[in-house]
Amino acid sequence: MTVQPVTPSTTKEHTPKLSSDTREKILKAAFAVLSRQGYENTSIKDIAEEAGVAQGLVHYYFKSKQQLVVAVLFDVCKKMDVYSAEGTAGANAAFENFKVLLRERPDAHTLYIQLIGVGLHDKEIGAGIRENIRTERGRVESLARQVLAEREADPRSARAIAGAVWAGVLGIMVQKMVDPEFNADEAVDALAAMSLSAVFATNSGAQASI
Amino acid sequence: MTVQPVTPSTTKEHTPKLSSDTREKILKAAFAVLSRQGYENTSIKDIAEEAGVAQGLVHYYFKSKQQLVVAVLFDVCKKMDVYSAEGTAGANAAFENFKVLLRERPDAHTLYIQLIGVGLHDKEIGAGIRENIRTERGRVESLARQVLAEREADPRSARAIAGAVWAGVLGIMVQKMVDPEFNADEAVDALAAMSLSAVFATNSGAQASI
DNA sequence: GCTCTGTGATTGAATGACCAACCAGGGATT
DNA sequence: AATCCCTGGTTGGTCATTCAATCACAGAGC
Repeated sequence: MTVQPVTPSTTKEHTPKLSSDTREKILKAAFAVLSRQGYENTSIKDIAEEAGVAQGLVHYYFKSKQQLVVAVLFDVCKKMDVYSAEGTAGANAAFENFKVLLRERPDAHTLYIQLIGVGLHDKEIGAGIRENIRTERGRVESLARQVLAEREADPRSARAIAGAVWAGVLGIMVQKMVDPEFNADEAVDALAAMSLSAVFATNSGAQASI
Repeated sequence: MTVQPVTPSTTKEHTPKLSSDTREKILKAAFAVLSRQGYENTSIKDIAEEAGVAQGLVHYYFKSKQQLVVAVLFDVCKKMDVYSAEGTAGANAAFENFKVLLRERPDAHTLYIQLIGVGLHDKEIGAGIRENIRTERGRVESLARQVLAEREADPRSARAIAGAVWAGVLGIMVQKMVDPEFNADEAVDALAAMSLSAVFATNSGAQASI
């Protein structure tokens, strides 16, 4: 997953010239504390302690708590990249990568879901999340388009399919994080099968319901 | 959607015998404020003001903020019921109802998604959300089983399909709330088409990927 | 080599605001 | 008079943010 900085030019994060590994240290600490304790239970003090620096320093590198969280979000998204190849093979590979990610990065997913909720009422975080979700759906759409092309099917349904498939990914993430007993692997397999059979069957749009 | 009270017997919410419309008034106010401002920007004082009662009264009816929120969640879930019929017709009807809900109850969905995030680090709220998600997935599974039976397909894949379909519902909800421009209707239609074609095509489990 | 001086990095305390929960009591109804 | 409903202020604490004051260090002038 990837997200662009919301406003790369206007949002000056007081980037200091030298010794920017302190900034990195604070970012890592923020990620750790946020994913462990949750957004509303995390104070700047907690993050500073985890990073082993003074409280004031956090605000020296990040103008506000929100900007710090947005920077963390930007980091988290990078940890969740899933795409490695193109076409049908790429789609299947992405599903497999997603299964691995679900097992190995629950911390990133926990924080991600958390920030989706927070972003609904926080402008800055919301903008980051929205941008990320659009980007991700776009990638799925691109893959879907390739798969449809391979099968010589109508490419117009790619956008709708991408919406549904990316929704499935998000929803599996949610269910897995909320409920440890949820069988995510079988759900991902089902989603893969569903999406690929739909891509196969559809050649006149996706209004098959009712 | 429905959820059971977490611990119906132990969790005494100081339920007063009479004049319980005040309780209802507080619940409604809490829902309004929570969905408008978000969980971490909502104080008991805000809720009391919205309800037109004194701060102390909120704690008279609800032992803690968490218990109030759980009660609101319980209410929200009732507002999101989607199932009206059985079998394939019931599945299609549920998808249609969901589309209507997406249009008409964004407040409930906003709060629901918000609480999913909060529930990841709050025991009480998390238990409510988990219970709800399991119940919902169970209903989808029941529908899937009926559809599979109608088509004389292997019913063993019902659970996996339900996981993926319910994931799609959750994910569409998320995308719609995060991004007002998201075309939820076409995504729901695609999800419906995908799930029904998968149900049709599958008769030996759901390991079609790779 | 040594001091002086400027600058960015860092500290920890102070500020002002807010909040959940508690409590002491007032008024009504039975 | 006892129980229930309700009030509004208090308490003890936390929070994000600000700020004055150090620190490390590097280059300039001597």
